[in-house]
Order: sequence, then C-alpha cells, then structure tokens
Amino acid sequence: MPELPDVQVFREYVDATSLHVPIVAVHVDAEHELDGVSARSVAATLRNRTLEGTARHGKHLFIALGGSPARWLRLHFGMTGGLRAWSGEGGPDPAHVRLRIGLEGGRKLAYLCTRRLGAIGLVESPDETIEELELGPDPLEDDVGRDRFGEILGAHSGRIKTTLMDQKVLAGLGNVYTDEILFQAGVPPEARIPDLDSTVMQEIHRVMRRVLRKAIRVRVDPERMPRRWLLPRRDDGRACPRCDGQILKVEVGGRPTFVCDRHQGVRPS
DNA sequence: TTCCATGTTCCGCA
DNA sequence: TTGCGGAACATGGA
Repeated sequence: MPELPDVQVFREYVDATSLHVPIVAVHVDAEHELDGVSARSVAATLRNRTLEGTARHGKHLFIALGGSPARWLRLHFGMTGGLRAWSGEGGPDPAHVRLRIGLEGGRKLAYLCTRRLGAIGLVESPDETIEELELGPDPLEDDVGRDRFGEILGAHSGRIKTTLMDQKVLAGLGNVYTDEILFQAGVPPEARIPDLDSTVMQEIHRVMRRVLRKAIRVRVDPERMPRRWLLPRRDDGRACPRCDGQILKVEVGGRPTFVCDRHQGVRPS
C-alpha cells in the first residue's frame, strides 16, 4: 500500500507509539537492501539514542534520532512494506521483519517488507534524500497550489498518469492513487498533458489534494472510503460507482490501470 | 504451475 | 533532452 497516504499514516503511527524512549536493542536483516550503510552501522547508530520526531516527503518516511551527530532514519516501503509496533517479550516476530527497534520498557517497533523492494538508510537530513533522488515537491505541501501544479506538469508532454507518478515531478503518487485521482477528475489516464486545458488541470489538482487528505483521514481503510471512490473496487468489469459505465482494466505506462469506460472517455487503443 | 502485484532503476530506442 | 517500453529485483497470494 505504501503511497503518500499510507506513509503518512505510518508516520502518525510512529508518532503515537515510539517517540522519546531510549533504544536498547536493534536487529537489522542483513539480506535487506540498505542504502549505502551496513547493517552493523545502522544498529550502532540507533542504539542508545531515541526516536525524536518524524517527517515525510512523498513515499519516504524520516525519523529523527535524538542526540548527535544529527541523523535521520530513512524508510522507503517499496510495494509491500509497513510498520508494526507491539509490547511484551513473548512470541515470535511478525513475518518479514527487516528492522526491529527494541525500546526501553519492552515496546518494539518493526519495519516489515515482504518483497524487500523497500530501502533503509541513514541520512543527515531529509533534504539530503530529496536532493539525491531529485524528488519533486510533495503534493500536500502548502506551496503546491494550483498555479504551481500547472507549471510543474506543464513542463512535461507525456501521459498524465505516467507524469503524475514520476517521483521527480511530484513525490508521493503511486499507481493506485493516481488512478483514483484521474477517475474522480474524469480524465483518461493516457491523455497527454498538452491536450489538457487549464480547467482540467485545475480539477486534477483539486481532486488530488482532496483524495490524499481524505485517504489519510480515514487511515487508508478502504471500508471507510466514500462509496463513489474507485480504490475499493479495482476489479475488471465492476459497475462504476459514479455513472452507469463499467470499470475496465487497461494498461498505461506498463502498469495495471483501472478506468471507467464512460465518464473517463477511454478510447480503445 | 503460472501469473500478478500499491515501487524503483537501468537500458536501448525514437 | 524527453518519453517510453521492457526487464530486473524478491516474494507470496490467487
């Protein structure tokens, strides 16, 4: 699930469960992809410090460590990553734990990543990652207003879906939420940006912010999402919840894409 | 057994 | 330079 809203929920989860308590034990899965650091140095850096606060940019979660030198733990969740916190000694770890942080008092925080497509790193600041990966702005940042959004996307000429998902353009949208946004905005995902007029671009911007905020508010629980959303109904052949069209599975930019054949004006390709 | 998947990156081509 | 298709990575579920 880890797109922007999911990572924001992870962030709030860390805030609620794991801050300001000394780290007394660290386990790192040596098989997991680490971003330029050894498992040993991750463990050594975390031990005896605290998790002091969190930040997020796009799909990246950053957790500030207390003490010095200044360091942030960077977590990226790939396609199948997540977090889990629990208390108590007994019982085995959940499956696919790649990083487990034991806190004083017995609570544990674990980063799970089934397919190991995520990444764990240590950085001096979130900006270091943003610069290194050339990430675009986060779509929920205050300064991504409709004019800036138009400028950013207007600099590109490819398909709207592919461009929205490009982390160097905007950081945070993935396959599922991009489909949701274009579905709600009534825009065919294969449309090329130069063919979309400014009214349509403003609508995409408005819907994007609304969808991301709402998904966070319902804690990315599909059952709590509005009935007219696509996300809980990504199935080929389902009835469209917004019109009398049908949900179709197509392919755009090599990714499975769900669209309404009626209100998104999909053309056979 | 085969296909598929919420992500990213690299390569070759136009 | 930009965009795009394909492949690769690793793993489990349908």
